[in-house]
Amino acid sequence: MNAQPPIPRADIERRGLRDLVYEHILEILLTGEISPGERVSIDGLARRLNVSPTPVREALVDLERTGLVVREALRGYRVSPPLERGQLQELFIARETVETAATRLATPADDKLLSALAAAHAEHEKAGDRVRETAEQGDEATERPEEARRVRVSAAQEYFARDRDFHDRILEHCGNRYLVTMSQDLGAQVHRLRQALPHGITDVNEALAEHRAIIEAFASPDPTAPEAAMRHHIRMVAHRALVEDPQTPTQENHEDP
Amino acid sequence: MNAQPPIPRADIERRGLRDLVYEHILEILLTGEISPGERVSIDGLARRLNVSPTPVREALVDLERTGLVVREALRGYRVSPPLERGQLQELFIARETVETAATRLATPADDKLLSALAAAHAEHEKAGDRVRETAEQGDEATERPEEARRVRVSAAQEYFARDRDFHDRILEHCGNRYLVTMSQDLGAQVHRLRQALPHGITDVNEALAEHRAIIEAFASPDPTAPEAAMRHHIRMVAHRALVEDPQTPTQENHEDP
DNA sequence: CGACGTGAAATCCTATAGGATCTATGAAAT
DNA sequence: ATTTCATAGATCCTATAGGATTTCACGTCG
Repeated sequence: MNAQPPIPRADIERRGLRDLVYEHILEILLTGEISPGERVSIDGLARRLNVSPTPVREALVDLERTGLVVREALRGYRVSPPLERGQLQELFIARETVETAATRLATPADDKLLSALAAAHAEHEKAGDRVRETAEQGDEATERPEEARRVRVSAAQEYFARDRDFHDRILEHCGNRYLVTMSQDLGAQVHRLRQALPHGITDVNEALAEHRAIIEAFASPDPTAPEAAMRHHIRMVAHRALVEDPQTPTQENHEDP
Repeated sequence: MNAQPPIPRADIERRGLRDLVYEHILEILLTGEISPGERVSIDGLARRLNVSPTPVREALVDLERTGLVVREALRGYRVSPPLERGQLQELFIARETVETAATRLATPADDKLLSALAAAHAEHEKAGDRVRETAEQGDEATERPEEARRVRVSAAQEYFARDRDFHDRILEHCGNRYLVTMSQDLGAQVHRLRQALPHGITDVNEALAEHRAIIEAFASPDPTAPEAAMRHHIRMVAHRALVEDPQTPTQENHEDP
């Protein structure tokens, strides 16, 4: 019996072409290159990525389940239309349901969760600073408006990613893989919501303060505090998102008097 | 502006081959024809269904997301292994989270929900009667054990379907499509759990009584009663499922002394 | 007797081709 | 001018073929 490593051949980089194509299409969708409602051509993507339609097809089946694209039999895929106001409200209720449950299950927080939250929050604050900087740049003289917009979008994406990381830390420590999956599934919808935001991020201070309150709640001895803090946070996010958009500014093309 | 019908061309029967293949494979998986852990050959299914591998591939990508099959890159698909005890507990917690939230949102119940629940419960009771009958048949002299087993499995499937219908009625009336989707996603996992049950259904009376309590709670003026009744129901189901199986009785073929 | 290497069969994976369906453009008729 | 119809192009959908990888059986060696 030699001391051969007990299958250290971890399944590193053991992915098929389908997964690479999936990530690539996801990138295309998240950058908003294709407008909502527009067609997502299978053959077109295959040509663009220099692959055959088969893996593209598989990736799209997967993406359909995330809600980013919709399929109509024999008519192909389309980028999902923007969320309507009603869907928005339902989405926030669903998030509140899942995340408060996860927060409750993660209570009381162990040291690992506390430190992970602190680290994630620090990154989130840094991203928030950059958002504020780029927003100021946008307000003052814009020599190169295109470049300014690009860097602002980049800062916003970073900010959202760090925001999500913060929530994911709690999910990871709730000990329930099904809640984690549900939260991830909702994540794609949340992204659609953010992509529909016409104006920049205006609630950096509020969001960071609410996250800080969640951390403090986890540190407090009250076992009901974290869940309450999370519920308050998500409700405030919903409130801010719903009051700013009087109605989802989609094309108002359906009027029947 | 004429009064052209607002697209009444209902999309009836507008499915591709992929959907048919999906349903057929689902049927195969739900009947338990392939044992957990066993391989699900793409080419084999294609030959069996007289189709090409491409639609089979798409259907399997879809099924992978439901959790009924698992994929390993370059190694194909397998039927998901049976749920471990830990997964079971997590699954029930997730169900409790989603279904209690849906119940709360469906409160107060309108007349349509009440009548729908009553109808669904009546069907559930009939299915329960059949389960009891077939169970008695199974206990007494079995001339044709094969046929007896088949009819008993059939009764159990009907019972579970009607059970699920009851819960789905509440989901439909909660007004949140994301909670509905989540509940459906969990449904496949629940099925895996039931398939792993070696013994028959032993809690028909308890389950029906708890469902009746939910109906009565919806009829009562107390707005917190339905949610509490649903929570109690799911926790009792979890309790009964977890005490009967000391450990998931999978084939004990892995022993390394 | 067990471990290891080799070969063939099976399987997965990707690419290409052709039939079926949908979309769009343009001409003809009312 | 508007509607209708027909044709052409594009796209989706399915089938088939071949390369790459895995799996399994068999024979060999320690």
